[in-house]
Amino acid sequence: MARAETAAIDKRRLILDAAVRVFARQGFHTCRVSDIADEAGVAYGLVYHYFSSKDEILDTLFLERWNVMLAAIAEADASQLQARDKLRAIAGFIIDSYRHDPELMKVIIVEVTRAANTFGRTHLATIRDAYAQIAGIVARAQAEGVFRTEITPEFAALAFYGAVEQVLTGWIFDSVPVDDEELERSKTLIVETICRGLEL
Amino acid sequence: MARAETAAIDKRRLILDAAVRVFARQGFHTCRVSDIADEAGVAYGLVYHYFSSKDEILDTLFLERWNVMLAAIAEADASQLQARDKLRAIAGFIIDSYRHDPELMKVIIVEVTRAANTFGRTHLATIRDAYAQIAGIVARAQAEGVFRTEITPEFAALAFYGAVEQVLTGWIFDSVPVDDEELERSKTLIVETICRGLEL
Amino acid sequence: MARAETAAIDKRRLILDAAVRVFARQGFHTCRVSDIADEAGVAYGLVYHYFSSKDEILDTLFLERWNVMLAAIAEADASQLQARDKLRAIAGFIIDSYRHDPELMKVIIVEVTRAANTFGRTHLATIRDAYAQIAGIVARAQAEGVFRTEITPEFAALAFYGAVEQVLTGWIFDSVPVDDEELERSKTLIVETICRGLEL
Amino acid sequence: MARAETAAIDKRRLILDAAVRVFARQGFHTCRVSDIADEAGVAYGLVYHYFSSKDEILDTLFLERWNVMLAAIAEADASQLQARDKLRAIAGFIIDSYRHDPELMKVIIVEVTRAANTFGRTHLATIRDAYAQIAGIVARAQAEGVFRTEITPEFAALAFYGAVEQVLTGWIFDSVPVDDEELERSKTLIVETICRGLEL
DNA sequence: CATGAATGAGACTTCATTCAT
DNA sequence: TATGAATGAAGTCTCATTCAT
Repeated sequence: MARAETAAIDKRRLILDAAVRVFARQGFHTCRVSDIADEAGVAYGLVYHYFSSKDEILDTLFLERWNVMLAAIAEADASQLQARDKLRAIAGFIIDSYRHDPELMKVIIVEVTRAANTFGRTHLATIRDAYAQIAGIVARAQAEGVFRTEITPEFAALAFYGAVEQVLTGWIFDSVPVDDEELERSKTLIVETICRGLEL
Repeated sequence: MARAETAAIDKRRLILDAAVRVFARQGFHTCRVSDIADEAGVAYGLVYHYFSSKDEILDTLFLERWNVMLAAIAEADASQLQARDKLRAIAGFIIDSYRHDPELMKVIIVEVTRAANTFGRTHLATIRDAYAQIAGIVARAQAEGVFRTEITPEFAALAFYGAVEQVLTGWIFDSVPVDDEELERSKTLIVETICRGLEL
Repeated sequence: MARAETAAIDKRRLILDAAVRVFARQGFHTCRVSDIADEAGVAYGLVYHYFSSKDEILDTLFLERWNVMLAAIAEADASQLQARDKLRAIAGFIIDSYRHDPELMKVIIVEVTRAANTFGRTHLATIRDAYAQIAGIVARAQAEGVFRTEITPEFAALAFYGAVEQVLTGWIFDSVPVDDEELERSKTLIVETICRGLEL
Repeated sequence: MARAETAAIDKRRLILDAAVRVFARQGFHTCRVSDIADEAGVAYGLVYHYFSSKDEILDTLFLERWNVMLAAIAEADASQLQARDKLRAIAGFIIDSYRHDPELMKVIIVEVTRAANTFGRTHLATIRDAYAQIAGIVARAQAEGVFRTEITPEFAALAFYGAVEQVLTGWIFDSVPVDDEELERSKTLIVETICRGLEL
C-alpha cells in the first residue's frame, strides 16, 4: 500500500517534471498533452488521472514555486537585515532559483508572470502578493527613515521586480548560457541600481 | 481616383484599428479573424486581401509602433539633453503613448514584448534594438563622467526598460483607469529611481 | 472600331494562350485565376469579361483543339487510304500536335481526357466521338475484309487511342524532352503494334 | 486483448473501405473528410488518428493495391508460361481486380494512375515499376525469339498497359454495368490485339 | 492505476466570382 | 473595355478531453 502510494506520487512528480522540460522547450501552447506524456514515459490518459486539465499542470508548477518564493520574501522581510539587504536577499533568491532550475524559471516567467493574457491574468492576485510584500519592505524602510519617501512603495516594488524579471528574461533567451559570475554580479547590480535610487 | 485610393487605404487602416480593439479586448489567440472583420465592418476575405495572415496584422501593428518608438529614442539620444533628461524623454514618450492609445500599447506589450514564446521571440532582435539604444545613452553618459561605471550600460537599459514596462503592465490590468496625474508622476518616479541609481 | 474589336480578340487569345502555359506549368486546380491574368499581363477581372468562369477557359481550349482533331480524323476516314494508313494518319496527327504545341497537348490530356472525375466527365461524349470515328474506320476495314472480325471495332478504337495517349503521357512527364526521331518512330510503332494485331 | 487489437485494426480498415466508396462516388477532391467519417460511422477525428491527412488515405489505398498488382506481375513473370500467356495473366489479374472490387479500381485509376497532375505524379515511379516489369517480359520474349524486335519493350509495355487501362476506364464511366462475359472476352481481345502485334 | 482509442468543436486560410468605378 | 477591391462559402487539420477496458 505504501509502495503503491509512493509509486503514485512518483508518477505525478514524473509528469510535472516532464512538463517543465516540455513547456520550456516548446512552450505551453505549442506542446500537446501527449508530448508531456511521452516525455514522462507514461500513457496519454494517465496525465488526466493526476490533473484535471493541461492548465492545471502549469497552475501546479507555478503555485508550487511561487509559494516558495513568497515564503522566501516573507522570511527576508521578517529578518533583522537592513532594507537593502532584504532586497538583496530576494533578488538573490530569485537568481539562485534560476541557477538551480533555469527551465522551471523560464516556464514560470514566460508562461505565467509575463503571460498577461492567459495565466498571468489567472494568477494576477497571487503574483501581486509578491509585489505587495516587497512594497511592504520599502514602506517600512521609509517609515524607519532609511528610504526616502518621494518614491511610492508600490512603484518601488514594481521597479525592483521588473528589473529582476527583465534580467532573467534576457538570460532565458540568450543564445549563450550565463556563467555563475554574471549571476552573482547581477545581484549586486540590481541592488546597486534600484536601492541606491531608493535610499536617502 | 484619389477618392478611390483613399478608400482603399482606409479599409486597410480600418482593419488595423479594429484589430487593436479586438486584440486588446479578447487577446490575440482568443480572437478569431472574423471578429476583426466584424469589428471593422468588412467582409472576412478582405482581411486576407490586405494581410497574408492573422500574424501579419499583429506584426504590422507592432512594427509601426515600435519604429516610432525607436525614432523617439534616437531623437532623444541625438538631442543636447543631459542623460537623465534623455531617459526622462524616453519614459515620457512611452507613457504618453499609453495615454494616447492604451489599447494599442496593451496589445504591443501583452502580445509582443512580453509574449516571449510567440511574437516576442519573432521580434526579439527588434525589441533589443531599443535596449541597445538606451544602453548607448548610458554608456555615453558614463564616458562623459555623468553616470558611474559600476553598472554596465546593458544592465542599466534592462532595468530602465523593465521598470517602465512593469509600470505599464500594472496599469493595463488595473481595474480602475489611470488618471493623468499618475501618468505624469510615474515619469518622475522612474527617472528618480533608476537614474539616481545610475548617477555619480 | 475595327481596331478596337481586333484588340478585344487579341486580349481573349492572350488569355487563352496564357492559360495554356499556366495550366501546363501548375495544373488547372493548383493555379488561380489571378495567375492566368498575371501571365497574360491583364487585370484580374478582365478574364471574367471574356469567360464566364475558370472552367470555361479550359472548356474552350479543349473544344478548340478536340474539334480540330475530330476534323482530322474525319478527313482521314474520308480519304482513299488503306485502313492501316488512315490510323497512321490519325496517330501522326496527334503526335504532330504534341510536337507543335506540347503544352497545349499536356493540358488537353492531363486536365481533360485523363481527368475522368472532372472535365473528362463533362466532355465524355465529345471524347467518345473520337473513339466512335476510329471504331468506324475499323468496322469498315472489317467489312472490306482487311481487318479480321475477332476484335470488336469499339475495342480496337480503345486500344489504339489508349496506346497513343499512353505514349504521349509518358513524354509529358519525362524529364528529358523527346527528339523528332522518337516522335516519328512512335508513329510507326503504334501502327505496327496495333494494326498488325487487327489485320488478317 | 486480442479482441481489442482486432477492433483497432477494424476501425482503420473500416475507414479505408469507407473511403473507397466515398472516393468512387464523389471523387477525391469533391468529398470531404467528414463524408468518409460519416460513411465509416466513426468520429471525424478518428480519421486523423489513423491517417495523417486525406492524401494519406488515398496513398494507402493505392499502394496496398498496386503492390498486390506488382506481385502478380512478378509472379506471372517468374512462371513457366509463354510470353503471351504471361501478358494474358496480367491483363486477367487487372480485369479480375475490377470484377472483384470495381469501386477500388475506379479510385486507383481515376484518382491515381490517370491523375497525372496530382497523385499520379506522386506515385509516378511506382506506377512505372509496373511498366518496367511488363517491358522486361517483352524483352525476354524478344531475346528468346518469340517476340519480334522491331517494337521496343518499353513501347510494348505502354501500349499493353494503356489498352488495359483504357478498357477499364470505359467500363468505369459506362452507364450500364459490365457483365462477366464481356470481362472475359476483353482479356482475350487485349492479348489478341496487342500480343499478335508483338509476335513474330 | 494505467492505457490509448475515440470524440468533435473550432479556426485559419483559399480563391472563384461579383461589382463599383 | 478594363481594373482590382470586396465578398463569403467551404474544408482541412488540431488537440484537449473522455471513456471503455
